[in-house]
Amino acid sequence: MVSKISMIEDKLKSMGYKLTSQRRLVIEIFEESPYHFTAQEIFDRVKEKSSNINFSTIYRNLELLCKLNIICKLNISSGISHFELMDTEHHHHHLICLNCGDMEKVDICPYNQLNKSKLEELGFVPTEHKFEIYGYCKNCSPNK
Amino acid sequence: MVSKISMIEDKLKSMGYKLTSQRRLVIEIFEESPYHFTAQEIFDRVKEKSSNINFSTIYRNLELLCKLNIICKLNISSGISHFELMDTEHHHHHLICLNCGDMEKVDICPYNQLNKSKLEELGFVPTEHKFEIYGYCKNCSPNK
DNA sequence: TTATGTGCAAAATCTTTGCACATTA
DNA sequence: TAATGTGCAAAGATTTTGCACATAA
Repeated sequence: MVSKISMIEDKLKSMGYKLTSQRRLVIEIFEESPYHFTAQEIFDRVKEKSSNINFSTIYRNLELLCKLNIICKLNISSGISHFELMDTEHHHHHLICLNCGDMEKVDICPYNQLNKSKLEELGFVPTEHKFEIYGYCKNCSPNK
Repeated sequence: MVSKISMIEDKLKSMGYKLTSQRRLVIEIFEESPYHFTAQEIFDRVKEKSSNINFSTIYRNLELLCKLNIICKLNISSGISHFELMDTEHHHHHLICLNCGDMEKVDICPYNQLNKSKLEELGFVPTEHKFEIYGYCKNCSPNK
């Protein structure tokens, strides 16, 4: 019945979490697209698949997937949380258009070149980072 | 009566905005501390000064100050907006502790060293950026 | 069977808005 | 006085939670 058991589903199972149809639907949406979604967008996409799901189920599953480092939460100016697949192979950040709100992935990252001496000095142990560039995308650029 | 008219207040005046007591209280809080505040924290601090203020007034003023680039909005994982004085002299970013939630300012910035060719390629015109390092602060570090 | 997950409804949080009244310039 | 700002109350939006029922393993 299930043609493709994804690595994510295997991971959940192996950690003792159940594979419900709702949970599978949420995971499918992330797997189908390398993009990021709000809880609302996930809700809508599940509906499109003519399946039903409850908002609390979505939030509870997003929380679980975040906790397991399968997805991560992006916090952008709008105040609405966006979630996207944790992509350990293609580390990236985002360009965010101040006009149209579009968020484009870019595979640039300043972290490795960063001088970490300040962190050591402060006794701060880094585990992750976020880098966002705000501005105007190709379509919204004023000098276009 | 007003002993120190700040540059911010001058700026507002010169742009045709009125200097109300509520607005002055909000600005004072930012001027008194190089730290960041939530709307709630600003509300509490104004109350401490035994002055009254309404939440909508706070939000409306924060919006205005953001628009005028006097303060800026920080978006962190919690989902609550934090605001801090725009500090053009001391550009900085934040270290955010995943345990206690503390946000520490650091004067490191990877932006200038960043190779911008990718942005040009994409036709993206950058205007600002955010860089946050998550991890564990000195007090919460596991290897302490 | 039993631990885990879901749906539902309600609440909690944070933020925004309309409108009448108040205040600054 | 005229434009701008505030308070109030209500609504919006997003997210969380308690509890009974449902389901995967």
